[in-house]
Amino acid sequence: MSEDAALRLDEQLCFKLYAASRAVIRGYRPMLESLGLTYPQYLAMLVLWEWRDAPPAHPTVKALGERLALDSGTLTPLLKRLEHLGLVQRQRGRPDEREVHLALTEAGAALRDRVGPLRDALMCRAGLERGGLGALREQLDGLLAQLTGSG
Amino acid sequence: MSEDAALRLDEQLCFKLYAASRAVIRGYRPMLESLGLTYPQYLAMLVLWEWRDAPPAHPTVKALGERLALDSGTLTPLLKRLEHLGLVQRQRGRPDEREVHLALTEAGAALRDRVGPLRDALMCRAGLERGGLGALREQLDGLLAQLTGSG
DNA sequence: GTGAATTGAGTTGTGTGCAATTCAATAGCG
DNA sequence: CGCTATTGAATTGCACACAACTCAATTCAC
Repeated sequence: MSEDAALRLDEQLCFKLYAASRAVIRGYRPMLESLGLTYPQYLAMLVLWEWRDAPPAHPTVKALGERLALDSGTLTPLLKRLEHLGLVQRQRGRPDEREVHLALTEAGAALRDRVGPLRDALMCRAGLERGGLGALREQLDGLLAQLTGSG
Repeated sequence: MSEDAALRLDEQLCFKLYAASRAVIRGYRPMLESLGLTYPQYLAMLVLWEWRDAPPAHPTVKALGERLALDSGTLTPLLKRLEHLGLVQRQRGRPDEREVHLALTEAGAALRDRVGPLRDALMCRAGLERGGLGALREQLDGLLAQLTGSG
């Protein structure tokens, strides 16, 4: 492949990823608006809902940050907004007071039941519910492993 | 698939896309820092470099926005930064003074020569240069078509 | 035990994304 | 021609991302 061709935008996997990611987020927006959440807030809630069933030893900001690959600079204000919405409780850890432990409120736990139907509608609209999407997931897994492992 | 499983974060294609996209951008960062560009600025430059060879009828903010799926709210300040860096010229269109036409400066055009080697290094590090990534690209194409077509 | 290094959140500053709005310029229509 | 609708940028406001930094709490080395 020539140098010029290699630099063409359409050839750039990076741009496709970036564009596809933003397109998916745009697709989620109407559904999330009806829940009063932004997309990163929704991802944080997904993790907290998972943790309701199998909580880690320390459900802290750090643990959430590792799960989402986001740092405290992003998560602290985001979690304060979720707290302000009455969905999440933040509490200083004991005995380690550096940690902030996260827990769902009743409203936060209840919100999960409203997500399923909306998500199905979106997946259906995006044509994602069946077929070759498993392969895409696996390739993204591989890409992530490459980038976080060797990068 | 059960409802709970469907909501598991790992199953969410949306999260994988989001995480992979950010990981790729993180990977590009050191290379782009040496060029003095952010990632969206780099994408804009890619388009302008392409247009140097085959410019559209109107290389305007609108045309760039359609190429990158970004609106003027994002592009106007971004392009002002590129102008301030001396890489891009912005000029009100004639005869239509609503349009803003974009052109590379000499420095902006010259910057392209510094990208190739750096990009190769990154692609290599990410294991992206050959092999099964074409399939990933195609699947992202399909996903984008689904989301922008029917969404 | 005590001082140095580390760790977990939080803060600050810059640069996106994107909805909503504004505004001037142009196009469309009778 | 005059009037309205549309269009292209720009602006505003909010919420991320993320680097760099601060600070208090804890851990480690000796």
